[in-house]
Amino acid sequence: MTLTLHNTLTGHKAPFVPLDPTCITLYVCGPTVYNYVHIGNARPVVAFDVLFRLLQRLYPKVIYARNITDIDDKIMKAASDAGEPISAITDRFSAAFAEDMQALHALTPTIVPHATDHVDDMIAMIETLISKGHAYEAEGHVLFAVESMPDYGKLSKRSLDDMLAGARVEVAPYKRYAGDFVLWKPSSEDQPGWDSPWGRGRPGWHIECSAMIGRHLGPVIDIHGGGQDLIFPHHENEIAQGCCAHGTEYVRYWLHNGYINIDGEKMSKSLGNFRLVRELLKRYPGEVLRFALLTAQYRSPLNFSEELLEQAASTLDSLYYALLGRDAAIVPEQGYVLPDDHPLIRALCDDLNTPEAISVLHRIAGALNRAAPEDKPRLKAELLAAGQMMGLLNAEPSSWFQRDDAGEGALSADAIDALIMARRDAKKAKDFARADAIRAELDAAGITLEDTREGTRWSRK
RNA sequence: GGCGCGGUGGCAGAGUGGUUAUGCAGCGGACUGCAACUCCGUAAACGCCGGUUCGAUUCCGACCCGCGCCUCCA
Repeated sequence: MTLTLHNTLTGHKAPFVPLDPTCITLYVCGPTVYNYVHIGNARPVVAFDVLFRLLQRLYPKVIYARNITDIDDKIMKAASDAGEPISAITDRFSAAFAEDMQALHALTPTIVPHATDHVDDMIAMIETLISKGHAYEAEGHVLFAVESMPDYGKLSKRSLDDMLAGARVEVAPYKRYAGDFVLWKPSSEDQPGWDSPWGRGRPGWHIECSAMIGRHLGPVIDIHGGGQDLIFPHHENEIAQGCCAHGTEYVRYWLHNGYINIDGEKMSKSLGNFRLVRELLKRYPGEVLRFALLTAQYRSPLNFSEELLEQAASTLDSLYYALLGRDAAIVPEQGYVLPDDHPLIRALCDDLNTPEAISVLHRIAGALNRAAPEDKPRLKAELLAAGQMMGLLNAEPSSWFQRDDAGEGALSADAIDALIMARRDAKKAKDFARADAIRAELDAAGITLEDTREGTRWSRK
């Protein structure tokens, strides 16, 4: 099965041809850890987690790196506001990020490099850039000279003139050219800093990714992903650094996910209209959030709303119902593996067409619901395997419906079981009025009952 | 101003030069003591105007509307 990916560099979809088919390299920009992450930050994590799973299915080895940016002026401000060292802030929020992403069923990347562990690599890369004439020192800063790179702007498809025409920032006086960007900047005594050939200072925004990619994945990698807002300047500048330092290509396929919108507007920290993953997790299982993120293809904008989450929840319920079975529990066939040309793999191979993949899940679930008993084990195994490719259907079906997320004042499982026994006795005695009263009582408490041949099942609404 | 993306049924969201996904919600039916789940059936869409074509939601052009980026941002 050929994987096809939309490459921002070329602007169209093309078959994925790896540098080395025995080992795929994937890098995704991770968070700057000074706050809890919002659902918009989670989108690339989930989208590229699906890509990671798919690549692992298609190739023998995949090295996936997702960084933690733990030095940055925003972190410094947060630390200063809280009266704590930056490490207290970055430790807390990188741990929170890991927890949140685990709750979304994102696999842990092969490597999670931290910027502050790679300052030496960054300094070495900056020295290389200076020695090759692509960077210069000025007033304690080191700047990348964009004019030294003929095809600068090829990712964002902008010429230098266009960029400067629309510039809305003041140009620092020490820049030779207005478009030059910072590789290294000086730190004052009270600011975090590292010794360098240019004095005590700290790295600029873009150099960490280039340095960590060089260190862990090599000078040229297969795939680099991130949000669309990183195309310029972040990824454009990464290309400049990587290509000029190594004298090679830097990234072969650039993938960018679309934004999450709230009421038609981009969700962002600066607009203040964000929804924290941590808050959403108090109200919805992580799998519901994950499913909601996968309902749109990753490059499309995704409008985020309560309705979207409710739809995701009820759709997952129906898939889990299929796994649960109507009567006898279904034991999935052991050792089932999705074939290479399975519709789900075909859908994901088409630039991660997750909506199409979800429709495949529905087709399998429908077949499972209709199937004769002897066919059910294979179909259940197929549905589970298909779900796993997308990081979905991770829960045991019965626990999915009986999950204890109802909060304070909710009925305990024991209390529910006692009422179900009472109702069973009433039904045996043909006292349907009493049976219905118990159903109504449980319904008011948010519990739905279902009578099956195997007995009564309950689930929380 | 420059560059780019998009407008699909009540909602979400794929896709296609003709037979027009999928899900949620709706409607009818089967099943059920009643329900729920499930199954069967059903209705409903391609921003506007031209062009190409036997045929356009799909290709081309103009227009309208919305959104994004242009050194904080997933």
